[in-house]
Amino acid sequence: MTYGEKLEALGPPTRRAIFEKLREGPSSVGRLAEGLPVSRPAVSQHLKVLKDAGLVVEARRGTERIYSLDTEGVSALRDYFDGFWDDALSAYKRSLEASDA
Amino acid sequence: MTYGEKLEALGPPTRRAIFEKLREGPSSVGRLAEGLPVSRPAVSQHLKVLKDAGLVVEARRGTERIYSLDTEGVSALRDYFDGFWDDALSAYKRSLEASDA
DNA sequence: GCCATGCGTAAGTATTGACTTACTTAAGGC
DNA sequence: GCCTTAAGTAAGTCAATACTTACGCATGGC
Repeated sequence: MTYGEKLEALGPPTRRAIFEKLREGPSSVGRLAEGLPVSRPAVSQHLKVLKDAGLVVEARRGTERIYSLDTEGVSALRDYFDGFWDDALSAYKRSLEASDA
Repeated sequence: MTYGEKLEALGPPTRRAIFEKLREGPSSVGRLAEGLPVSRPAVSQHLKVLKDAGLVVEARRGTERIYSLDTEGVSALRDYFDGFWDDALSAYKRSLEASDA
């Protein structure tokens, strides 16, 4: 559930493709697999990683499992890069001041 | 230079560690390698990936090469997740309205 | 010119992990 | 109770890649 786990989860292209498909809304596993060049079990495995990383959530509806984006996880990543950006800026300012001196 | 390339670059833990070290400010390759459990050439290889992805920039100073965060690249990732979050929210709203009806 | 320093590059290895097929489990319709 | 549908699990394979050591290349001081 750390951002490290989240970033690692979003590395592989196929897993990122699944993640981005969910951007359009919740979906069942089978429907996700239809639009991808990999088997359904592969999609299941990727979804497990995304779920463990806190990027998607699972809901059961009959025999289907509906996956959706975990908005908290996504916003956590946004915040992570937000803070990064500030830090980088201050570091740059410091290094500029240092080279000026 | 796409966000896909950037996310893929930040997947491996060691590469992410390098990236986060640069958060504290610019650094030479050797100094980066000192604080990491891998060899200096390994750090060089990771830096090349990060540079190709548009996440770090390189500057030469004498025989040293100073690497710094590419603020544009980092803010691009932040924007990426920002947009994602909005889309997810609207998708959720749509699906909620659908299940209400 | 020569040596030292700091890095990138090449080549080879070994581990990781993304994928497959086959099987098991769970839920719903008849 | 049985069949169908949907999805997770297990086991095995193969390719990608994160490392290593050895080497080559540029820059700067003497």
